Amino acid sequence: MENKKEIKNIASTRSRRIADELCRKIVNKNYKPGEKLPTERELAEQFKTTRHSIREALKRLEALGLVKIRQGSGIVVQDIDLIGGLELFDTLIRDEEGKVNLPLLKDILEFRDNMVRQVVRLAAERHTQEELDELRYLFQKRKTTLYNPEELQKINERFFRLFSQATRNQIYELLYNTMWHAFLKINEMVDILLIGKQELDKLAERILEAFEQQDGDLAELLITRHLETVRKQFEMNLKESSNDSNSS
Amino acid sequence: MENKKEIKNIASTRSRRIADELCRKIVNKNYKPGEKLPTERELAEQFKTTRHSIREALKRLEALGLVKIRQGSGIVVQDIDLIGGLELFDTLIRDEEGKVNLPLLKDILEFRDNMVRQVVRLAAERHTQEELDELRYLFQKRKTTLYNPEELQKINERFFRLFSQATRNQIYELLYNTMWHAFLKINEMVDILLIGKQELDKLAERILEAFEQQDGDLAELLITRHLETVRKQFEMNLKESSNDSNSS
DNA sequence: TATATAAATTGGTTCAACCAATTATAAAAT
DNA sequence: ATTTTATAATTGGTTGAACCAATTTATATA
Repeated sequence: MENKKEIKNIASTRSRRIADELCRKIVNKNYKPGEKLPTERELAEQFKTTRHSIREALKRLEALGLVKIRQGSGIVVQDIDLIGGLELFDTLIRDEEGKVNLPLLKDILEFRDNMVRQVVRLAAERHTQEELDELRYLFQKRKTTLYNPEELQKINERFFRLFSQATRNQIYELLYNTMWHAFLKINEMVDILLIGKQELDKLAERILEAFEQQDGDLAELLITRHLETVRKQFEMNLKESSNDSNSS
Repeated sequence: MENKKEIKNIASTRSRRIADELCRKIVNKNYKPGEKLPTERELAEQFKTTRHSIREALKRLEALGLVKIRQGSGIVVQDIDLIGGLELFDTLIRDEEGKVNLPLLKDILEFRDNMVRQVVRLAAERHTQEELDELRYLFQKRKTTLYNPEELQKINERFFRLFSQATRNQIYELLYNTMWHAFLKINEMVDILLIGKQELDKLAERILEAFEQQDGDLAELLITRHLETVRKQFEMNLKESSNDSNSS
């Protein structure tokens, strides 16, 4: 396995770099919840820049919910445990050196599995005819597309979008998109999207049947089996790769 | 019902307002994915302000993943269907006039229900003794705390945190926090956190039993019942309040 | 036609003030 | 002595102009 991908960590602009650094400090509790950040003027001095760059960085943090800024009062660090949402995923999934956060990865997979089950159930019950047709087409394409990572990734993405769309629930769409994004990020470090291809191909017919009959429970059951095999395979892969990079 | 809460829509600062407006335009596809936004200088003219305010607004959008900014090139709108995540909830839940987005609200409740079921199941299986004790204490406190909204809201929040914490899964914690945040926002417009109090109080004993036996399936079943009654009540409340404010 | 160069465009940064909300302080009233 | 009120200091918000740096576009050259 010679596929350790490159890591672009060159946060290009000043405000990006500053936001990144402050973000880490907040996540790592160097700045604690409830505390105030130094004033903009002080931060500008610390980072040897102007208030504007600081301010732009702070706007980023505010958009993420990490701080609250009030004129005249100051910049208050929010409690990430209380307020932090999934948008911090990008920051948390890797440490400063770019290494994968394995416990978090495991959590993600558990969450993913549960989420996929629900999405598939809802999709099976609510899909349109057009979506079913596309699903059938995609399963077919999957079978014929043997181990071509690029192509499989594209197909996977269409699966993701198709299922989430078929739930007829905007929240699942948004969340599923977030997850897909997360997976791409993870996939830069560990190959995750290509696992369990064969099993899914075998299940395809039966899943399609479940969709045709709009039998959500059956669809959920089928996909659950697939997810179990995927998880097992993935955990095995992890053990292998952890043997490689165990040089702390 | 004299409890129509005040709506603070006075996004206090200029960059906040601008970011809000641009965000809506992107979400509503007034600016389409792949398109470029006007240049900072043009936006500054349109909004009758300086580049600085525009820039601060753009940093917010970039932090949310709505746009990508590249020096010399411009500001490219990202495909929200692909990239947009739950962090857009705050923007989507209300329209420009501050009215609730009812279809989205319904989606949220469906999502919430499924999420709660999973969280309760996991929590029942993985909680610590201390968490069980606090849960028991909280149920007790809930019963004795009659209709005191403020107090009940605090208790509800502790329930939220307790359950999410007991899942032993950081993703559920993060997501649950996001959802709690969302609920508070919704609760500013529609009372949602106080619904179904009695039913839950009745179920308390049995839920605690399920937790004691670490029976996730039973806990999920019990909470599912509760959620159903809550949803029914909530939908009735909605019909009432929609009769009030039907004067467009 | 292809390539190299120059110019225009566009976001990034800096400087220097000043405005407005909040907080801290001091004075005045009770 | 406590509360209230007025004042000053602090802190984020905004403005304007100028310049830097990456990118794109237009132009000249081979």
